[in-house]
Amino acid sequence: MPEGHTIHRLSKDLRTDLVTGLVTASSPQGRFEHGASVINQKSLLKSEAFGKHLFLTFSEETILHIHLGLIGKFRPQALETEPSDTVRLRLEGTRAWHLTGPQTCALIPREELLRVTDDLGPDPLRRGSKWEDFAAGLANRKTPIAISLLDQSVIAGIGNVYRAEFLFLLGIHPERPSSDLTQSELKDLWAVSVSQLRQGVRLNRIVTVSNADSGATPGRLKPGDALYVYKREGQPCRRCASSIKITKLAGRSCWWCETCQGQ
DNA sequence: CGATTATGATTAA
DNA sequence: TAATCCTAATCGC
Repeated sequence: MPEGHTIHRLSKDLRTDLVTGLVTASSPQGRFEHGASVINQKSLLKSEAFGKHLFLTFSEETILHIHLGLIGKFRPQALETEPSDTVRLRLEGTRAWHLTGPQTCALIPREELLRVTDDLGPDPLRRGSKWEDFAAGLANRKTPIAISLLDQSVIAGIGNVYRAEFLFLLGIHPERPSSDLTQSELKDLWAVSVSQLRQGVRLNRIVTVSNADSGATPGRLKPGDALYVYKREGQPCRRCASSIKITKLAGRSCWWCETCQGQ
């Protein structure tokens, strides 16, 4: 689930549910017992997302830093739902939230938050982010563009689904050297990131296909029809019907169409 | 019921 | 590049 849109959506939803009063915190699993006791019955002052990082501020020196990693989940639950013993952290406001399998769940001071965010590239979902910073991060990089897009110091919040889909949408071959992209392509890549991630937050889901290509009646999108290439190897391209390819880049799979995205 | 896999990232080798 | 961390859904037997 977790690319940047998921975290920004979480940030909003947690704000709605938890900023209203004191937060009740516990660690049913026990691995975050101390941290939970520190924030228990405190007010949440701020909830913010930077790329795939979530920060819940209780005080200058008490900020909950959460990163879901590959398998982490942070899900809303009815107040009466009994947490399983894998729930690292349970937060309770107007609803309960159960955090499982996070890569990071720690209390940090503001100083550490700044260290984390300083290492991130521009986040398409944050105001003030500039496409020029994204372009600057790619200059002189011979690394394949598909690898650069997963580098959080180049652009923050893109994951394996979005990178494959964006390159398809713009007809860019995944292995094009980053610095070979034209200014116009970089601008488009940034623009697509902004619009797609915003839509991802709105839908709480990644949907990149346009109605014209979905083969579905408008508004009635079947679960398997939301993406162009991700995890569709061997299936026909929704635009040209060629067989979708899969390539391993730096250990991660990347799907693409060799007709729509050059050879 | 065990193996596999996953929208991530760091560390070791 | 490989191993590692963390959880849960899915798949094959």
